[in-house]
Amino acid sequence: MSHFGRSGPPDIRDTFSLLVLNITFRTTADDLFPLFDKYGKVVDVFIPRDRRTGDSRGFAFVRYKYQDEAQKAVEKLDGKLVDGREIMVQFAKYGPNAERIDKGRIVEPVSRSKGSRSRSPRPRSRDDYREKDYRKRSRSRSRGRYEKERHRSRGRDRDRDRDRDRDNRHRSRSRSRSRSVSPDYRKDRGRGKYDDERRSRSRSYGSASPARRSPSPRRSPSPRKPTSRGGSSDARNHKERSPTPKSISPRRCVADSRSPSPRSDADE
DNA sequence: GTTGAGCGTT
Repeated sequence: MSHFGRSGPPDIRDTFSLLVLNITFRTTADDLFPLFDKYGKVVDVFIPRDRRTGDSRGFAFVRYKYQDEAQKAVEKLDGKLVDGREIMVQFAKYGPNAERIDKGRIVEPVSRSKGSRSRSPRPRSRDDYREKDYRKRSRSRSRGRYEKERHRSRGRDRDRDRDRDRDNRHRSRSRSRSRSVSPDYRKDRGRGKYDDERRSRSRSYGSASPARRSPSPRRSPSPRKPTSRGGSSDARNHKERSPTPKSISPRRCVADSRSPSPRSDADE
């Protein structure tokens, strides 16, 4: 019943964008409009939706006509229980075109036809869409801690960072895919997140160890050649390889807890 | 039918 988001951005000349986070996936613009319109003149309410499923992404953008009203709405509606969930209302930090905006107001309006001094048309047409698409799909998997770093470089040289991310996007996607299959082990382990950061950092240093293809080489040292020891069962071989410290000296482990056990070395 | 940190479209 509402024309919000149906015809794109209506008129953003001096509007103040508000970012509404933590909303339910069922909340629509129509539900937010009367709520925000009570505190000011809402010119537009937009909720980004997934293009595949069409579901809401969990946040919305409410554009006010005046800043004071927007501020009022932020103070009043921030933390408001909407549809059984506390919403978070705050001024948008980025404009529709990823431009810097001040207090929700777009500082740099969309002026691509006139006013652009020497702004050559950036060769971004499909790459931008692909990038956004990739972001959206990984949104639902509650994974993307490293994306915070992306914000750091926001405004400086996105093009350069984009290329860098693009290169890492390949394995990142496949990795996220694997995670999507079993997101539980992430919580169970708790280190999966750290592992990712550590890996990314290592990669940032210049791919010092790209040869490491196995995720856990120490877990399976060499089970490929069970006959290496004379055709014996690998079980005995494993026993010799990893002699349990308790079997050899159980009290020593307790007495000398500071001493690094062979298992601790592998675990850490 | 699920999810839950974040920043946007014809």
